[in-house]
Amino acid sequence: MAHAHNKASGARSAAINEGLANVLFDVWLVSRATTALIDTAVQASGLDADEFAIYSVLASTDGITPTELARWMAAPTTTVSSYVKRFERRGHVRRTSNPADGRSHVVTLTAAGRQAHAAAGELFSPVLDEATQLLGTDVDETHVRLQALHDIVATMSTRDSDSSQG
Amino acid sequence: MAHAHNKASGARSAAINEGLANVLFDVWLVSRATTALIDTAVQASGLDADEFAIYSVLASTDGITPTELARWMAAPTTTVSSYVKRFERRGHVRRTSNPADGRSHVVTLTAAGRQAHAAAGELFSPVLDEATQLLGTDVDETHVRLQALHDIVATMSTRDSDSSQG
DNA sequence: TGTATATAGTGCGATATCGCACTAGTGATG
DNA sequence: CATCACTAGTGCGATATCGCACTATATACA
Repeated sequence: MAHAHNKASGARSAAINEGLANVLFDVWLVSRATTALIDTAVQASGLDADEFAIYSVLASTDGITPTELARWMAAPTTTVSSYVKRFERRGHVRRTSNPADGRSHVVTLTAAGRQAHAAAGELFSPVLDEATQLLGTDVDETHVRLQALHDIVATMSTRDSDSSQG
Repeated sequence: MAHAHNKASGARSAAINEGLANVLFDVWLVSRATTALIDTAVQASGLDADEFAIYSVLASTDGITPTELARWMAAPTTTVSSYVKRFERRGHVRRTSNPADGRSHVVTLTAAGRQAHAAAGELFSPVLDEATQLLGTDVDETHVRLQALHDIVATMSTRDSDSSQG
């Protein structure tokens, strides 16, 4: 991602919203704004928003295969493959062989990787705090709605790609 | 985006969620899953999820400048610039001069562009319907939460980029 | 009205994303 | 234990994204 550009329309022009008022479009808009915000926030750490998210996943798993990661973040395996290669080049990630499957391997954050993640986390924290504070009592509700929506979308995706062949 | 890959983990592995339970991370996950889903859904129309979203914005505005569009979708102007160029190459978009500002111009969907958007819309519709149906009575609440979150994030972004120089 | 500063948009180059085709290893079936 | 369909992962090439530097126009202000 790494755009971290300037300005966003705080006051949404109502006229444009006509015909655009649906949850999936909402997700798109929110996500773009959020990514931009976090890109800017964590920029100094050398990570962008997507990378920070991925490092977070890695940090909370100790050990995940590229395919699992790809499913998790709904990305093509080739994309994950190049992410891992990049992170490895930075010395932030290590591959260890997967005892359970010889074709596969397990990806883990190195100490440097955890440190980079922590640094980005320091920058991310106040942003999350402010957003949380602005949401006020709605935080939990928002979280629940997002989780529910994710489950729905994930289920739909899974069904679509499973058994394409009848 | 245009990934439209395979499979997503329908059942979220609870263990991984530790430390990842925050609204902004939620947004990232939902958005990735949604984009993947819509990429696949509208693929046959020749548009990807992002393009469909942008065409939707264009369709509901008749006439927007690149900068306005960039603010709307929280993208760098260079990115919007290449989007517009691409759409123009496809014959889906037309530029007309902006009477209000000589540096600028107004971007509009052509008839072919509206048609492409409609075609993608046909493919998108059932997906939105199903998601809506699965959300049930929560749709409105979800929509409201997403809008609220968007306003918050947009406000934060705007403040950050306004008056960087004191 | 002349000069300074800010904004709209683009060309270009570096890097990222991801589809296709491929290799290597797995697991089921006879 | 041979065969065969299937899955994990990667190299490569086409295209997309976006920062930097630049041009053209607009606005502020003396």
